[in-house]
Amino acid sequence: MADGGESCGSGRARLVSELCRVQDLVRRLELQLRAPSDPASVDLCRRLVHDIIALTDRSISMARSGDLAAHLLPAAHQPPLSGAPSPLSDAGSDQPSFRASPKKRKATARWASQQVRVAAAGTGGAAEGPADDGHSWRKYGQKDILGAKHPRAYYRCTHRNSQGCPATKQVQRTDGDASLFDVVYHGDHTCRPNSSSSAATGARRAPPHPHPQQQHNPHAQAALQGLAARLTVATGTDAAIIGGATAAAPMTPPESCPAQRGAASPWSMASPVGSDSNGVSPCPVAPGYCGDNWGCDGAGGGDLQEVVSAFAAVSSGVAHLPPALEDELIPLECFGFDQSFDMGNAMPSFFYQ
DNA sequence: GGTATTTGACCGCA
DNA sequence: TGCGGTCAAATACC
Repeated sequence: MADGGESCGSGRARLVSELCRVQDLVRRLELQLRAPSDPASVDLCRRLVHDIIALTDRSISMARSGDLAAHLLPAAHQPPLSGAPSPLSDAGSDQPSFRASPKKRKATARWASQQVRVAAAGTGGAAEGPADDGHSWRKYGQKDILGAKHPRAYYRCTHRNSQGCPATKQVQRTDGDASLFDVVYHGDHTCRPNSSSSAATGARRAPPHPHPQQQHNPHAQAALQGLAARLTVATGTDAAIIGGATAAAPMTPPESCPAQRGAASPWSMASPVGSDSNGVSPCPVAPGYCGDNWGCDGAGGGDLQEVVSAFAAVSSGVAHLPPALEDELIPLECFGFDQSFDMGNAMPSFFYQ
C-alpha cells in the first residue's frame, strides 16, 4: 500500500508527542515507585497516573480518529495469516451474537481482527505460548491447520461468560521460527479486568501466560518489569512482534524523545529480555522479520491498531486502579515509543520493553 | 471441588 | 466435500 503518510502526518506527530509525554510521565512514576515509603510520592504517583490516563485516552482517540486511522490497515483489509478468515468489522457492535443453538458457528467472525507476531514467553524461546498480552484468555480449542506445521490454538477471553467479553484470539506457532507465534485477535475486550469474579476464578489456575492486570501485585515494580520483560510491540516497515524472548537485532532507542536520553533510559532498564539475550538489545525487534504480512505493504497486521488496543488495555487497567496505588499498577512504564520511525513511510514502533 | 485444558465431534462456509 | 471455528465431555491441575 502506498505510504500515504503525508495525509496524516500532523496527526501522527501529535500522537508521537502525546506518547512521549506519556512515557515521560511513566518514567517519573517509576522513579517515584522506587521510594514507596515516601508519603509525598504516593500523591505524586496518583497525579502521574491521572495524567497518564488522560494522555493515553487522548492518544488512543487520536490513533482511532479519522485521518490517522485511515492510514492504518483496516482490519477488514488484512488478509489472514494462514488461511484464516478475514473478519469484517461488524459495525456498531463488537458483541458477538452468542449462538442460540449449540455448535452453530457464527458467520465467520465478523468483528475486527488484529494480527501480531508474538515472541514466545519466557527467556528460552521454547515456551508453550506467546508472551502475555495483558489479557486473560481461556483456550477452547486447537486445530491442525492445513499447510501449517503447528496447530492453531483458539482462545477466548476468560470474562466471556461473566461479562460477555467477545474477544478471541488465535495463536499459531510460525513455521519458520518456533519461538514466534502468529496471533490474530478478534473483537475488542469489553471486560473489566479487575472484576471480582475473574479474580476469583482466574487465580485458581495459572493461565498459559500470566496476566498483569489480574494479578495482585503488592510490588508495583515487579509488575512493571514483569510485563516489561515480555511485551514488545513493534510495527512498521520491519516487523510487528510482541514479546520479549526472541533474539533479535537491536533497535535504536528513540533519541528524539527527552525521556529516552541518558544512561538511565528505560531502554536500558533491567529486563529479562535484555539481560538474557546474550547482549542483544532490550528492544527485541527483528528488523528482518517483515515479510509481506506485517504491515509493510498493506497486507499486514494490526500494527498501530494493535498498539492502540494494547494501550487501551493498559489504560483501562489503570483506570480501574484501586485507591491504593501500590496494590495494582499497570506497567505503563514499559511502554516505549520509537520515535525514529518516519511518519511518512512507516508505521510507528512501540515497545513494551 | 472448582476451574482450565485437551481433544474428538459437530457445524457452517466456500 | 474439505477446512476452519466452536462446542462440550473427559481429563488434569490446583
